[in-house]
Amino acid sequence: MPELPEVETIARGLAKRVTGDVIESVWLGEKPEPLKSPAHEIAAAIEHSRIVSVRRMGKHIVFDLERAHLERAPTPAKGRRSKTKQPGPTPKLRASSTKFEALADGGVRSARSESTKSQWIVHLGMTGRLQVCSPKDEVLKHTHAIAKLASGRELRFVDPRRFGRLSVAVDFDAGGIEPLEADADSFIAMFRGRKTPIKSALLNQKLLRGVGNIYADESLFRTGIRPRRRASTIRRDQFVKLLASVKEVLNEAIALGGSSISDYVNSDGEEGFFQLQHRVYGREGEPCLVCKTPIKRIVIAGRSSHYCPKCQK
DNA sequence: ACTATTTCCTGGATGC
DNA sequence: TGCATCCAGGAAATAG
Repeated sequence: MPELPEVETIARGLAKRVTGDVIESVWLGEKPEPLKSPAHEIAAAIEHSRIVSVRRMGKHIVFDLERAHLERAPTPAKGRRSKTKQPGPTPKLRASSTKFEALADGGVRSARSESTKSQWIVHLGMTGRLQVCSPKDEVLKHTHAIAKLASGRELRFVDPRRFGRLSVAVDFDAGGIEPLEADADSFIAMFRGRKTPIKSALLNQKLLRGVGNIYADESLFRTGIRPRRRASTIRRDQFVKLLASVKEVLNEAIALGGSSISDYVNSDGEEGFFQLQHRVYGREGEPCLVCKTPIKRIVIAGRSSHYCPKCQK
């Protein structure tokens, strides 16, 4: 399940491969789709755009786009003058998405469409994958979006469990703070007065963005704090240690290309190796690597949580 | 304003 | 072998 390190790995891989390429057209699958923005808005915002950069924000992948100059004289996609969109010679620049064509030039587009910059936001959810491949490659089951690139390749979004999300934005706000950039004061301030278990607080993307179940458990183990501890009862020095652990765990995982559990494969099709470093996650009943006490598994807010009853207080 | 619980979704694992 | 059931989990929605 892609958390911050996996998404970072994927974003870096994608950046290497598609930066500078142009999205010529996009096909978006049948409903119900994993779309957050309406399909026609997504199509309108990303088609004919150059990928300026690909980066990670929390667990989101952000494609920074800039409208590419069209070689054709009349720029049909910019039909702000509302040419009444008659059934005239519709420029077939969107061969694939017939059903959105009528809408794409309609009144839906706000004045914002003047802007040449936009962002395509992809959240992989549990099982989402972005593959860069040849049009000849078999289209996998559960493929929900295909972007045709000027280079002749395709960028596909595949997501069996449909927890992933696609949307567009102008100035995307992922919420929360980046754990790797957080300083102790802002980190501590987020948890002040919260009675929720520290585990839940770490998972709350509005507070800290990018930490998921695996890395929350691993960070708490390294800090010696039980996942059920109320955030408000944790001392300042423990928070300082916790932040250090969070950064340490995330950085180690990024260095190893992320964890690879069941569904996760990075954009190069290779697996990460951090799962070999998991000290508590998925190790219920196995001996603690420090004290040999069997690792316990409990459920907090519906999430399985692993910890060592002796090492963590 | 917070916090806790439920829901979404499919495939793989498990049990009979 | 086949079929039902459970489980994984991020985040939005809903309930308390």
